[in-house]
Amino acid sequence: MKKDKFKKHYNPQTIEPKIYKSWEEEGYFAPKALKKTFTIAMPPPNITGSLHLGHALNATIQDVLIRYHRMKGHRTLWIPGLDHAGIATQNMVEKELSKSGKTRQDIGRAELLKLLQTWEKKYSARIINQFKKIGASCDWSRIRYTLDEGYARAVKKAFILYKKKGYIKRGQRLVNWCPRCKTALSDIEVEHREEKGRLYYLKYRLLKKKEDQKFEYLTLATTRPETLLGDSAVAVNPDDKKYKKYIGRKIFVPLVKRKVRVIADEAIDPKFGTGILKVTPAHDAVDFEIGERHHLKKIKVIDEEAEMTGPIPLKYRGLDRFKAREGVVKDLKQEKILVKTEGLTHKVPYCYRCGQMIEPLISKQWFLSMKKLAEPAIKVVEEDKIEFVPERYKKVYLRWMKSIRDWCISRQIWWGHKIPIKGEEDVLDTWFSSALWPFASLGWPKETKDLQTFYPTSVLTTAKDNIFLWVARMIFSGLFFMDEIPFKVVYIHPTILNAEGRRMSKSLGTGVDPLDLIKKYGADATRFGLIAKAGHNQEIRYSESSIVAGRNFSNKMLNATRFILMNIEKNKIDGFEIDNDILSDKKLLKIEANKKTVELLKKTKSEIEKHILDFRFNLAADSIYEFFWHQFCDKCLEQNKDNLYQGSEQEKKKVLKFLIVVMADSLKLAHPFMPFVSEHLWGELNKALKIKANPLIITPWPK
RNA sequence: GGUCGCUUAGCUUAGUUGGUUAGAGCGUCUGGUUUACAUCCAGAAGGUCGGAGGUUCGAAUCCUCCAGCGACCACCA
Repeated sequence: MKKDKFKKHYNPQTIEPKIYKSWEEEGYFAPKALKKTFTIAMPPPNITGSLHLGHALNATIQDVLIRYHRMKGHRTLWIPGLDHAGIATQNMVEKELSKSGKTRQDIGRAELLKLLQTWEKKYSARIINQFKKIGASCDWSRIRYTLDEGYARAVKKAFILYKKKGYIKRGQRLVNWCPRCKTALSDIEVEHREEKGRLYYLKYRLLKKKEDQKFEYLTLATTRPETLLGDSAVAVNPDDKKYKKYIGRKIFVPLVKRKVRVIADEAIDPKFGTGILKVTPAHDAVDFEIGERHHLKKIKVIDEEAEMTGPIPLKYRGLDRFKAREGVVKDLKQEKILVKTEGLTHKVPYCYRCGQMIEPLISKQWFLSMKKLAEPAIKVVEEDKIEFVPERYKKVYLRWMKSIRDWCISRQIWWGHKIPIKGEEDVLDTWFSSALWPFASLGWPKETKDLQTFYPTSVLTTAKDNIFLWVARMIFSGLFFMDEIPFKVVYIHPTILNAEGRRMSKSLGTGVDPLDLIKKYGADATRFGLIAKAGHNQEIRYSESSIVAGRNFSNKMLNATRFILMNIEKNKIDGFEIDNDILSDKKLLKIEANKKTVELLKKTKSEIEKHILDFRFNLAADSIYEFFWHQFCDKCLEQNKDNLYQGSEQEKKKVLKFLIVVMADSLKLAHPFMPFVSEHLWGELNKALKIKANPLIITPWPK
């Protein structure tokens, strides 16, 4: 053997790209077999940037499933895709734009869309390249984008069908408004952060009754004193004895000198603050509901820019909401209305995309009525027609689905699907289009052959962040439009944290680029290192040593093959068809190590299959690692060396054939996890035996 | 306020229905290798399985309580 041709260290950098190219060119990623289908619609990554380790893990998981089923002879399809990711992408482009001091309003819609399309091209290409580098065997001929032409048809159709059946309604309701993105958001797009705030105790004066001698006051507490400018009632709990006598009385809202009523509502917690609530229906969700119950005026005092507006003293008008608070507090102090303040910890809503504080306000938006749509989506999960893995997420899903509220689906941004109503300028929530993914990616609303063949899909694997935003919505959408579940299993993979146990963050510089790892250790090593940690756990602490172990394992496989190849050269056994009959040869099995190896090989095969089907990839990876390294290499190869060196010609050949067969099966078992090195070594092995064999990717899984 | 998860060797962790000396990788230590691999081999040290009770012939595993960490949900004004 020529040393320069087959070095003792595996070199993924040169081998991996060649192998990927050959797989792709030969069309092995497209579904071929006729037996039972296995389908995964890849969670389409946002085109906001490049893929991170979480994506790499998810891609590996899917690829393991896909490669396993392909080798099992199933008609296997993995549809790749990309998501235009509405607000997220627009924000990235706006951020770029802001470097030249401009806003989207400065350049206008058409110009911003141009920038977005440039962005889209750049990052789509980058993401696709990353998937290829990691070895993803998805069918690129079927790639879909949530903003492509066919997809736009699907979104339009979906909107119209919902509307026709009365599920979509337009209305003035209280929504979560992001003053930076200048759009409404759905409830789950709001992030609540715990913060230290201040509770202001304010003394409101009651209108005097004729018989009264003195003025009477009610003291209430608020964290947002500036909103009192929009107060239209003061509320107490109907059972609160302290305040019962005030119900129905009129009271002055300070600074605006507005006369409002003291009302009684169950929503008031007598134990919070003083047990009295100032009601601002236009700027608070609870207050809005109280307002609806008591037919209160909704007085808008904060506008879409988060500046003060409406029927308020001139001095506040146009002030930013935080500045307005300062002003209001100062004036309240002066008028001796502010009794006291105290600190408190509470949760403040922020935009999940840009981090700006949300301003609840009333706005005309489109809503999808959820109650009825949720019913079948609850049923299919309760009846285990859709299974969550790990099972604990079933409860998480059901709890949310059972308390679901209407979904605000319109957005006042420019990047996305336009609402298909004449004269309507708004776009749809990006998740409205993602919700259609499992069937729209297969061609819906057209009745395509793919749709007939591959829907419902088999497995959806995603991060737990997406359970409500995406998974839940795919389930009710699939049931509504297809009258069929979108997938049978939802696997929620663990979240990758950094070594300190914190979330990896690009902005904090704690992210790891999978491409760097692939460059340094190879795709197989990266895949193995990641997946060896993924089971039913909820998080993974990332450590490079796991990837190093993967690298060493690749190398181990290479060297074991190298050893076998050297002996094939020495003992001419050209044309030996790899045949598992040798595993039951009685004479060979007299050697303890061989007997054990055959036993463990059988056990390993069944364990790996079981673990893959149970989504315990860590255990599957352990199994192949343990068997191959510590049984086959450390025991079996070592103990057969004597026979290979000293045995008779016939004995040598027999032993060698035995080793070849175990090696070949090991490569097959390793292939879903480490596709490149296994494919490469499979090729070398067959070449040395002068056998024309199919590539490993389409070789049947060992029996 | 509620729900869920985690806590096992110096570090990262496996341990799926309770059952022989609790496994592994990294690190450490000792020894080895002229012909597959030092990205290696043989071996060693290192764990009262977060704490306290309980169930059981038997508990890392089941139950109760407690502590620390983390995630999520909720109309904490």
